Amino acid sequence: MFEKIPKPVARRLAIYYRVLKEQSKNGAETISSSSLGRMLDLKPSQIRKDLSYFGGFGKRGTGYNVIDLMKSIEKILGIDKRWNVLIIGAGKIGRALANYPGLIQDGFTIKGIVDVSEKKIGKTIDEHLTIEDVAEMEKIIRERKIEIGVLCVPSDVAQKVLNSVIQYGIKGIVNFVPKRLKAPKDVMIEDVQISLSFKALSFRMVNSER
Amino acid sequence: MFEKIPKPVARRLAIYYRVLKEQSKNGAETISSSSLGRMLDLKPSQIRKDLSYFGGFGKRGTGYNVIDLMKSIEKILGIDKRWNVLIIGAGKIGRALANYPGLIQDGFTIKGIVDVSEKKIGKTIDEHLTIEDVAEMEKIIRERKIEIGVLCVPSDVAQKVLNSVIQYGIKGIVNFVPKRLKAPKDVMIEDVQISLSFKALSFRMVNSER
DNA sequence: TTCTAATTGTGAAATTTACCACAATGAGGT
DNA sequence: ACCTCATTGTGGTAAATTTCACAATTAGAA
Repeated sequence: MFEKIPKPVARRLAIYYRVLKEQSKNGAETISSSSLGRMLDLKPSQIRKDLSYFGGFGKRGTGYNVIDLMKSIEKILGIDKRWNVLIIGAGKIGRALANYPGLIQDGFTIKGIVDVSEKKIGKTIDEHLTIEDVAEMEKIIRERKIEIGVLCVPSDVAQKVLNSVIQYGIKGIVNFVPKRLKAPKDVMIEDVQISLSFKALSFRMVNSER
Repeated sequence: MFEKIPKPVARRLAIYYRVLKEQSKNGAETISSSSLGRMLDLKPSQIRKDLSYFGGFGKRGTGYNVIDLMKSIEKILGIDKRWNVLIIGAGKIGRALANYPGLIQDGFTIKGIVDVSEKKIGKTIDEHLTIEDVAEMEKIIRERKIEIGVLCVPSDVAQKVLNSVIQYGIKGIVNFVPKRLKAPKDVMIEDVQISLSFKALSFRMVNSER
């Protein structure tokens, strides 16, 4: 359907989406690639090229209609529908994500959170989600039609847990475990490794003369 | 000192570091670029090139000494010393980071956490850190020699808070706020935007045939 | 000592990504 | 209807990054 999309493009589209949402709240009707570029420290030409992979959304002389472009990016990113998400592991990160507004507002519905710990099972997070038993995971995934799993378990069991959820039919993983996991290629894994950002920062601070 | 380093290299070094640490715990003495590559799904040549920017750490025919390479990467990344960190904002993310083992183990000492909310100030997180008043922030930063700030405040105040902490002398920021922040170029900002990863995953799931 | 097998370090090629420059287009004014 | 100004969409080029390919080196065996 489309020509090949450079990998960094999807991530930037999500950034554009954020700004467009904000701008539409502020009542802006149109936005130009140069004003977007100024807000995001990106070259206008990059923004135009990114968008042009998916079609011509702009109008010459005027720029882009904020609402229309927002809707178009929603479609491209696949967040025009809602995704059912299960959080696996109710440690600090798992619990923090359990009702993270940024996710809920943008197309992701947290349908549950599971853990192994007897102590945690049954506890309620923010009067809204109750931690369930990992043993119920297959049932939860199948009945609630979970499509995305958020992996927040200890490193040493991560691959095992991943293998299970794949068997139960999950097709996408956001992986917070600091480990490279193996999965069939029809299962998409997106790694989030917070501690890498700290180390990258440290590197830049130490080597800032470069 | 060094030739120009491609931007993705620092992040990969942090990944290599993680594996080396694990391998050294398992008692491995040496490791080759190809075995590292297999573990991380990277081409061995990439690993060798990445390392070669900083010197020749390996021995032909044998590979790399695990401990030595680990120590070398620690130096390169600047985590051979400890960094003093202040968490700004005691919302979900801030509290989750407050004693995140991944950070504490790898060179970052959380020296405090501050918030504006009367309700939160004074509360203790994991019997270990007490949430302090943002009003005390200047004093905290100067007295505890804070070098890195972790920004976990609401979007609308982020730039203002950032401006303050920069005045108080902070030189590095890990920014969890979904917004591009402006700072003088001697202040390093590393963005962590969890919701982008979810959207990138959604994109890949929707466009997986590509 | 000499041979063999393993593995690095690195210039050069290939690939990927970003950027530029400009023709094409649309809106608004005269 | 025509001119002017702003801005897009895009082919081509430049820059950045990855990958290849191979000489150089080391360890160990014969």
